[in-house]
Amino acid sequence: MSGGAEAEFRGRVHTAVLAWYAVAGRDLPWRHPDCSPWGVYVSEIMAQQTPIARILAPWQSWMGRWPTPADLAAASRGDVLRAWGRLGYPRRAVNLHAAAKAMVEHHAGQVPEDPAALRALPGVGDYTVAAVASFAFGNPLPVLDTNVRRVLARIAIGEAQAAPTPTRGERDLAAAWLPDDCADANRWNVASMELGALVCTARTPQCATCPVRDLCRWRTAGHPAYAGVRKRPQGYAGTDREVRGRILALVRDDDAPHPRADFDPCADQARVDKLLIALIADGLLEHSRDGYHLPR
DNA sequence: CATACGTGGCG
DNA sequence: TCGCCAAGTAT
Repeated sequence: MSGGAEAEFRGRVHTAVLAWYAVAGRDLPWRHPDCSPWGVYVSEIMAQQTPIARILAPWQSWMGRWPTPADLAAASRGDVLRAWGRLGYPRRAVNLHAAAKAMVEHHAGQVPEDPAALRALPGVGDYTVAAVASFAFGNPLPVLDTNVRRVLARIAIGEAQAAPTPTRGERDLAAAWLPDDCADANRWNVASMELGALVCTARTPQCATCPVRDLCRWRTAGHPAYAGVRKRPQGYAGTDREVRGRILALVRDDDAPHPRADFDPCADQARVDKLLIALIADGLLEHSRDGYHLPR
């Protein structure tokens, strides 16, 4: 009863966004009806913290080389890391490899459909569970990525952006905003993400062409500036992350073991020593008598 | 709960 | 130039 008006509002937004997506949604390969759950899974791991444009080519070659979990499971970690290339956060590649092995070992070589089984795979958090469940299996769990969080913050709450990290309130909101119809709910998941990626963007939102420009509470409130806590910028220059990246770039370039001296230009000696140890512990590097190299 | 974790592009 | 941002996860 009290939610009647709100349900009406949601319905109008759903209708507009779903219609927009039908004509404006991108033709991404993992959205094709014949794409396997494994293809969806790989796309979701690659897309974590990474612009979609950057993963298109790597996804294609990855799926050509390792079309099933068993194919990837049979590869060496070094080959997997080399194929990951410069996508960033290479532990995602290590986790993807380990997840493929787990699928072979425990799930008959398939991407598991059960959300709890998905969540148990390395590198799979709340977002990826919902994304794979919804996009690969048609099980409409509420997908709450950075796009949906921003879209809901603006349209439903009237704020310019979401909190630094997902809150309980946002999870409840996302669940409440899922359409009742199963097929619509799955479409809403991808369509609201797409709206955030193409129109309701963080930097310069395209409100003039937005399908819900007359409904959005942020816009109708006059685009008020964000008043909440901002997330601290990450920084990169001079961090361990940068030095790790330089070290990995060296060992990724060729198969030959690298003597310790090769890493001298990366940072001061103590720091390089510390990071080499950390990289080995992370499974991203190996050390043999001949030198340092990607895991074999 | 705050922080570490790669990389590149855009305003 | 440089800060911000990009389909997050693990600790």
